[in-house]
Amino acid sequence: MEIRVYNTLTNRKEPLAPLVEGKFGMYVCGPTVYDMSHVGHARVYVTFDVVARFLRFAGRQVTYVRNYTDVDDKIIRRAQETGVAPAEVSERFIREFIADMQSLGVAPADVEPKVTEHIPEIVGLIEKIIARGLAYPAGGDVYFAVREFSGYGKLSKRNLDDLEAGARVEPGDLKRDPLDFALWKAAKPGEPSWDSPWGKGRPGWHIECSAMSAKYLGETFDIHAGGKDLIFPHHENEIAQSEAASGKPFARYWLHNGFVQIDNEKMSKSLGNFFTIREVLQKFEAEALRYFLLGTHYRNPINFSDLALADAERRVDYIYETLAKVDERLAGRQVTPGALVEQEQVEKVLPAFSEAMADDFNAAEALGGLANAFALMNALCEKPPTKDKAAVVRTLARLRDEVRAIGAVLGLFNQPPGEFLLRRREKKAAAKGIDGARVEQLINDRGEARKAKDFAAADRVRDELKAMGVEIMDTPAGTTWKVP
RNA sequence: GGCGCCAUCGCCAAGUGGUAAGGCAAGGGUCUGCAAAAUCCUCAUCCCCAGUUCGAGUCUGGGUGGCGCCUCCA
Repeated sequence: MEIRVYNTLTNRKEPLAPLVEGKFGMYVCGPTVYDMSHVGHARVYVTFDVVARFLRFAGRQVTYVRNYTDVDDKIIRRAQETGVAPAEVSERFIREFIADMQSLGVAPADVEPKVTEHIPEIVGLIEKIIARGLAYPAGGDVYFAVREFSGYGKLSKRNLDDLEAGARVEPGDLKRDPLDFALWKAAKPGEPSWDSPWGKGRPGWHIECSAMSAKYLGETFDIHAGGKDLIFPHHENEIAQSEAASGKPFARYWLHNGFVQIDNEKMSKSLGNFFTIREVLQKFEAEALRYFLLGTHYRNPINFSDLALADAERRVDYIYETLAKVDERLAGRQVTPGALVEQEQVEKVLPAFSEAMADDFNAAEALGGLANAFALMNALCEKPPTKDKAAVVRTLARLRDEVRAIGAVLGLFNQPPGEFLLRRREKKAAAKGIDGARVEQLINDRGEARKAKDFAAADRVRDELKAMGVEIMDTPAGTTWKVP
């Protein structure tokens, strides 16, 4: 299967061909751990989690590296504000990040390196760049000489003179040129620092990714990804540093996800219009957030709203309700080989999924294509179009297995459906102060009334339940209830 | 000012130049004692103008509107 990706470097979709056949090195810029992660972060890590999963599903080997930037201005500032050590700040938010990722079903990367554990590599890399004449020490800092690097701007499609106009020069800066940026920053009193040939100091913002990606993936590797806002300057600078040091091409495919927006504006710290993952998960199922994020192609902006989340949550409920029904239907049944109901349609489910995903990881299209499969499962459970029970069972089993396999790639629908639904109901019931035992009692009463054909009484009970916020469903197996 | 992105049904949203997926909402049917759930059916010619083409939502040019990066930002 040919996989095509949109490469920011070339501004077009191209076949994804790794350096080494069948093996991918992939680096995603991880969080700077100075605060709780918000929905924008969730999008990045969910997106590229799915990318890694799909590549593996498609038979490729993937080495996935996702770093923690655990030394940085913002961490230091936060530490000073809160009166704790910077390392304490970063450790705490790494823990919080891990918890959020777990909630969202984001699998850990293969390597999750920290900047503070790679200072020697960083220093070594800077020395290499200096030796090649593309960086210079100045008063304990080291700067990258942007104008000495001929490819600068190739990722963000900028030219140096345009950049010059907007370049920031701070008082006390020792840059030779306003475009230059720091590879190493001399330590100020009270800041975390490490020994280096230029005195005590710490790494600049971009160098860590150059150093750590080279260490774990090599000087040239396949995929480098992150949010669109990292294209400039972060990724542009990484390219400059890495290629200056090695003389070789850096990452070959650059993937960038679009922003999460609120009211059509970028969700960001500086605008203050963000929701942390934690906040969202208090209101909605984690899987609903994940479903929502995957429902729009990763490169497009996605507008965050309660309405959209509620939609996604309803859809996730529907899917688990369907799967639960199927599980119930298949319980204790033997699956025999033979023809399927709607064979053609059923056989298309998996290929359609793969095709959608192989086209620049179009999870939104993939999800759309699944609608059919769920509708068919429901139909087969309730009103099968055939009397051939063995074929129905066979088809249901097949669809369920494929949906599960697809779910494993998307990181969705993999909880035991029964447990998921029960947990959902308990949560919602608790929120509304509904007493489960009381509900069961009323359902029993209503059952009696129905048995006695006293439908007026039965309907009164249902109205009572409805007033409590409980919806009941009569099924062949008995009456069930839920909190809508 | 420079660079880039986006504009598809009431809402969300996919769409390799070949005749508009899917979800929600809405309307109608089936099922049901009545419901709910489920299922089936119905429901758009793609911001505007011009062009290229046998053929354009999809390419080109020009508008209009929105967003982003150029400073920390996923």
